[in-house]
Parts: sequence; C-alpha cells; structure tokens
Amino acid sequence: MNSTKLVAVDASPGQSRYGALAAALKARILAGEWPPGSAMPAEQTLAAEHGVALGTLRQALALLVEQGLVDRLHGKGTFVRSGLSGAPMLRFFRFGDGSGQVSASRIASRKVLPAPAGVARALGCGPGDAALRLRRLRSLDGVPRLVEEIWLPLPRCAALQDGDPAAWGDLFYPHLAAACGVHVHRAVDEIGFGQLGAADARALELPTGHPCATVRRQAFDLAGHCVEVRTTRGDAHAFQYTVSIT
Amino acid sequence: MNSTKLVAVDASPGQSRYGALAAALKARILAGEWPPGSAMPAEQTLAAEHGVALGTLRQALALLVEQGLVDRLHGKGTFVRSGLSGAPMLRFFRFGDGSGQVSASRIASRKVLPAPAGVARALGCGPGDAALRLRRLRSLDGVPRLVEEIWLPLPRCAALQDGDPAAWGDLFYPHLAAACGVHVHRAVDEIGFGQLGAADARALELPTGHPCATVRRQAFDLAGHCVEVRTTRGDAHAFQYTVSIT
DNA sequence: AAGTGGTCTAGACCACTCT
DNA sequence: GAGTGGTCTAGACCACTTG
Repeated sequence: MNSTKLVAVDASPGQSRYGALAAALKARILAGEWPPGSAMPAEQTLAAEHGVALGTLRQALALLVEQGLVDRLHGKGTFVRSGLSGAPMLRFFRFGDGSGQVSASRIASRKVLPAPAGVARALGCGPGDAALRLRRLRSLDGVPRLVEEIWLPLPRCAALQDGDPAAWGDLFYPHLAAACGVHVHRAVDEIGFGQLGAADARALELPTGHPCATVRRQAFDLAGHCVEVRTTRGDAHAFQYTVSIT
Repeated sequence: MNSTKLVAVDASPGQSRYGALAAALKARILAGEWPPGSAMPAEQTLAAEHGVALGTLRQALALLVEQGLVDRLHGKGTFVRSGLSGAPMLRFFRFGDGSGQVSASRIASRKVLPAPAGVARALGCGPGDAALRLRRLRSLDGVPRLVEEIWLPLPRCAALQDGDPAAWGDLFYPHLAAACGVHVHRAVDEIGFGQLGAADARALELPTGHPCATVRRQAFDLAGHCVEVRTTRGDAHAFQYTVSIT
C-alpha cells in the first residue's frame, strides 16, 4: 500500500513543483510520519510516491536541507533533524584561555508565574498566562560566568515542573527534548549591552552596575512555534563574537 | 574562435567535475575576463566551452552563487558581483527612533604611517610597512555617533592619498571601488566591548571611559586578499544586533 | 521574437556505508 | 552485494526580459 501516490503534487499558483513537493514533505515531517532522528524513505521511493522524477525530488530535498529540516548522508540516507544539540550560548563569550573547559549548569530557581507582557508576546500566549520560569547559573572551572532567566510555555513543558533539576545535566535542549518531546530547531539571539542588576551581580560575584552583555533568545520548534524565551547575561569584557558578511 | 574548449575540466582527484568547473570559472573571473558588474556568457556557451552538459554547468554556477561570486537573474543573465555596496556598519547600532535616517561621513584625518603589528598581520604586509590611516566620524541627524579608524594597504589604495575627502561621499566602499578598483567582496566583523578613550570620547561628545561597543572589521576582495582593517566604536547602549542560528 | 535562466524528465553510472 | 545518496547527461519545455 505504499506504492500509491500519497500526495498529488500540482503546484497550481506561482509555485514550482519541487517547491510544492518540499512543502508536502515538510507537512509529512511535521505530522510526525518520520520522527526527529529517523530516516526518511529512499529517493526512489519518495519520487514514486509523489509521482515526480528523481531530479525533482532531489531539488525538493535540497530545499529542506537548506531550511535545516533534514540532513542527507551519502550512503546512509536522509534523516529528519533532531534539533539543536548543544549550549551555543558560550560562543558569545571568551572566558579564561579558551581551552577545553566544561560548563556546569545549576538551576537556582524554578517557579510557575504569570508571563509578563514581553515574554507572553514572544511565547505566543496571553499575558498573565501561567509559564515556567527557571533561573540558571552557568560556571566554568568552578567560577560563575553566566546567569540565565528561562521562560517556557506551560501546557507544553509541564514535565519540567517535577523531578530534581540537578539531574537534568549541563545541556538544556537535550533534556527538554527527552522530558517534553520539544525539539529546538531554530533560535534567534538578540545581543545588547547593559549593566548588572543587584541579584545578577551577586550571582556572578561582580559589583552591581558592572557592564554586562545581554543575549535575549527566542527558540522555535520545527513547526515554528516559540518554545523558549531566554535572557542570558555575562561580563561584557568577556564578550566576543564574530560575524561574516557577504 | 569561441567554440574551442578553453579549459579541459578533468576533476582528477577527489573533486567532482562541477567543482573543478567552478574553480575554473572563478579563475577566469579573477583574471578579469569578466569584470565586476558585467555579464558572463550564456549557460549554453559556457557549457560548450568547457565540454560539459548543461546541468553540470548549472551546478558549478550554483556553487559560485553560494560563494557570492555571481548573481543570476532570470531572463537577464549571470553577472559577476560588483562588491558590497553599502555601509552595513550601522546595522550593529540602533540610534534614535530608527526611522529613515541618513548617515553622514566626515574624514577627520588622513595620514601615511607605518602599520602597527596587529594591522600589518591582518593586512598581510610587513610590520612597519607604510599604510594609509583614516579617521572617520559618522553622524546621524547631525549627532556624532560612530568613530572609525581605517587602515588601507598602500601600494594599492594610493589613489586615496590625494583629492578632497569631503568629495568622497558617505559610502566608503563604492568610492574605494571607483578610486582604486578595489572591490570589497567579503568582510568579517568581530564584536567586543570596551571603554572610550579620551580622543574618541571627545569626538562622540561622551565622557571618557563611557562603555562602547567595538567592531573590528577585516574586508577582503574577490581574490581573498585583505584590503581594509577597520575599528568602529559607538555607544554601547545603542548596540543591538540579532543572530539567527540553525 | 530572440535570448536568458528555471524547471522537469528519464536514465546511466559512481561513491559511500553497512552487513 | 545491496542499498543509499551524488554526479552527469541530453533533451524538452516554461517563464522572464529585452528589443
């Protein structure tokens, strides 16, 4: 029963056939037909299923690769991306000599609170709706370096309300995926400079008013829904970031 | 005489034929066969010249597009990129209400000096070699906002030593291209944080020691040679930048 | 109408990965 | 060796731009 055309790709308006095909495949991915990390059917199969030539199918897949939705591995197959892995927050900072340091995370606070207006707007929920707020302290070589305030949408990340945060490990996204089935696929970071408030300064063992770099992140899942709003602060003098433009 | 194979694309080692083709085309561009802004021959012609199928040639051109070396316009042709146009320095800052403001540039100083070690290393010349140093002040709505120190390699940008800088206009790269034939193709910006020195503070009408964002730029031409080293400083509180990660 | 790049096809063959 | 994606071909037709 897999030999039938599952989707008739027509590309009616201004869209190309491979564009429509890409959209159709994306829909099948979002519907959960191939879970994150799993392999999609082979080119030949997919092409037959949608009734297009191989080259057209490959163009469609190239689009999905471009969008970061899938990875293609020569000789292995086409895999749905499982989400951002690591803690790319530290790429904004350069502490110490930059040698292979390990970042340790500690959840300093976990509360269910009504979402402030700005957070609610970012999360796409109503202002005042319940949300989960974490405060997190990240240390390098035992020295506290970054403070984070993380807001999570609540019906969705309820699993994080229970259990011992100490067991979450140092990487947040992998745990978010494991505990809540929420895969972070894309993120937008907004960088600014400011000064440390009293509480953050105390946590970082710096004087109040010390200059700090602020990174405000919005993270999104495959479907494009915002699944996290995070504010990270660290010593401005340790901030260092490189951009390439073309 | 255009019907002969100009380049025999063989792709000897681990390289694909379209990869080798792209390299060959890039070489022809760098050699000045098609100057920046001009159109390359049509697909059919190029494919015939190099003895490959149309599809293969298109893959090669796709690589060049990816590298930002050429632009392809449906119905018009394939054009060699003429270089970065504008002053994307302001994208790091947000002054005032962000409405359509015009940035005005003034060259405050122009001197030939021996290049300091760091600058020489970036420019790829010997330390102490003569280089052209500009100081530039950029204002928005009449308010000084950014100070820039620009180092240029000297045999190459000698044309900037003469003439009235007031006639250069507000955009530097277009003038650099017009005056010296130097086309900026790629740039790398490194963002950091610091405090204003006395001279910069005076120029920006801010107190000495005021927190500032520092952007250190290296700009490169098509051939990959560094053609500019620039340090830009502005009020840290006006700094604002967004990064997307996937 | 002529010339350009964009899409699509159908098929052959190559290179990589696993068992 | 079987299965995967990567490369290459040769040709048809479509869509956009220009004279």
